[in-house]
This record gives sequence, structure tokens and C-alpha cells, in this order.
Amino acid sequence: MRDPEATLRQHDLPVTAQRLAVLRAVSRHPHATADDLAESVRADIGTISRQSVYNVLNVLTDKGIIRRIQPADSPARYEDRIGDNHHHLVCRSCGKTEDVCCAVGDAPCLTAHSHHGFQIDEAEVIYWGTCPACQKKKRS
Amino acid sequence: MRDPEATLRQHDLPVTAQRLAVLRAVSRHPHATADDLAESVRADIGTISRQSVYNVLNVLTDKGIIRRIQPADSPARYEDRIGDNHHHLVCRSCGKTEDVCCAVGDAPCLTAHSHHGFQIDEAEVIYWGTCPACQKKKRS
DNA sequence: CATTCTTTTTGACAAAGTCCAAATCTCAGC
DNA sequence: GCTGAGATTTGGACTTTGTCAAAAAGAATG
Repeated sequence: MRDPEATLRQHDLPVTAQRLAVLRAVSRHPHATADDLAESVRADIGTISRQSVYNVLNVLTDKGIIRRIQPADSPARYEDRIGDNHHHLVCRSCGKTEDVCCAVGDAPCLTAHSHHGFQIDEAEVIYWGTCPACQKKKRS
Repeated sequence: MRDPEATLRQHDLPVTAQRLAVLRAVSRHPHATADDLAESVRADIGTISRQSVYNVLNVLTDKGIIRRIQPADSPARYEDRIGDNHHHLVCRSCGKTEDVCCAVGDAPCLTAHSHHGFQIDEAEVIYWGTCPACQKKKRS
């Protein structure tokens, strides 16, 4: 995120300390949960309510400024990196999340034809596995 | 599910009325939530506790007899159809879920090479869109 | 049949998030 | 720099989905 303040203005969102801090936090901690982000914001600007964190994250997500990902058995996570159609790699035991470039190249993996009459707008791919650290733990 | 009772015995699970009823319910209502299934079971055998529904679903999932899917913004859903590597098509507005054959053919879509040192064991694909009924609602 | 082990039930609890009304802040216009 | 309308933030109660733990009930072996 080059300039959080400009980004907010571009989307007709009043600039507030909370929004700037949340944007910075998401940028610094990709794949963090709302709680993680709240902590990070408090370290940054001192205090923020739980509700505000959710408000801001929801607004930013609605505007398409950030992306929400919701893997099973994990609270929602947020990221900065949008529009490049990347996917995710999630550790089953600790939830660690990594970005993965789209396996089918740069083009959207979305086969745009509709199945069952659905109008498809996104193909979400999650690779499930075990991260290096958890592999070690299991072996020992 | 050909024979629920035999299936349970094959997995060393004592046969109980609750388990049989839950299995039948999952079979009859693919992609139903735990709550939906509880209702269905009650219509079938009269009564079952909420906890038992969860117990049974968890045991069956652990044994690989049924599969749990957990799309974002939806409670977990369960299905009968396992081992054929199909994916899902979910309506963003009503949650309606359909099966979709694996786009890459019958082979698992899983590219088995490991990224970031992760040991990958599953590639989950969810197609997001709008179902026919919700398309109509929006237009009107 | 009786015993042992598993399952089911009941009720409390936990995590993640939303709803609502009151207080506060932002920003355009003077 | 003020002011005021409208948006944002806050605090607290509430909802949903699911788990934990202990007691009661049921299945299956001898």
C-alpha cells in the first residue's frame, strides 16, 4: 500500500486515525486475524475498540481495498495484496498462511462458464498441508 | 451410501439409532448444515440432542465416512460423496451449494510439489457466484 | 444377565462476529 | 479558524456455531 491516506480519499472514505492504523497493520502483517490487527493497531496508536476494527475491516473489504480470506477452522484473515489472483497455502495445525501464485499461470483460474445456472465470479483455491515447523513437531 | 449399518461396522463403530439416522440424513440432504441435519433426524427418529449430532458428525468425518466443507460465512456442511475429488459451487447470497466435477479431469487437482516447504495434502476449490434464484431476486 | 466401555444427554462455556444507541470526529462551507 | 451536518467510533448486549465435562443410558462380550 503506497499511500494509505490517498487510498482512503480515492474511495470517498473520511480519513481517520483508526482507518490509517488498520491499513498500516494489514500491510505490515499479511494474513493476520482481526484480533492480531487490533493488537497491532493498539501498539501503533494506543487504543481502538474491537468494533471499530471490525467496522474498518468491513468497509475496506467492501470497497475492495483489502481482501478477506476465511479458511476453515480459523478466524477471518486480511491481506493487502489484491487483484493478482494469487491463492493460499494453509497449515492444518497452526494456521500459518502463505501466498501461492496461481497454478494455472497469471490468468484467472476462473473458468467463466456457468455451472447449474450460477453466475460465477471467483474461483477460490486453498492448498491444505503442514508447514515446516509443524512437520518437525510431529516427527519429534 | 448403500448400507449405513454395514458402513458403521466396517469402521468399528457401534451401531446406534442416532448414527444411522444422521447418516441417512446426510445422504438425503447433501450440503446440509448441522442444524438442518438435526431437524431432519428429529423428523425421522423423534429426538436427538444437539451435542449428539455434533458428536456423530465429528466421528463420521474423522473416519472419512462423510466430508465436511466449510465455506466462508456459512456453518459447516456435510456430504456423502467422498473420494471422487469434486469441488463446490456456492451462492454468495443464499449459500446454496452444488457439486462441480474437478475442472482438471478426474485426477486430483493437487500439484503435489511442496511450496514454502509445506507438505500439501489437499487442494480445495470453491467457485463463488450467484445462483439462478438469487439472480432473479436481484434483477427484480 | 451382568459388567464394562462407549454413546448420548444436559447444561455451561468459548470464539468470532453483529446490532444498536450514544458520543465523538471529519470536513465542506463560511 | 469556526460551525454544523453527516459519518465514524465506542461500549455493551446479543447471536451463532461449536466445544467441554460429568452424569445417565445404551451396546456388546463373556
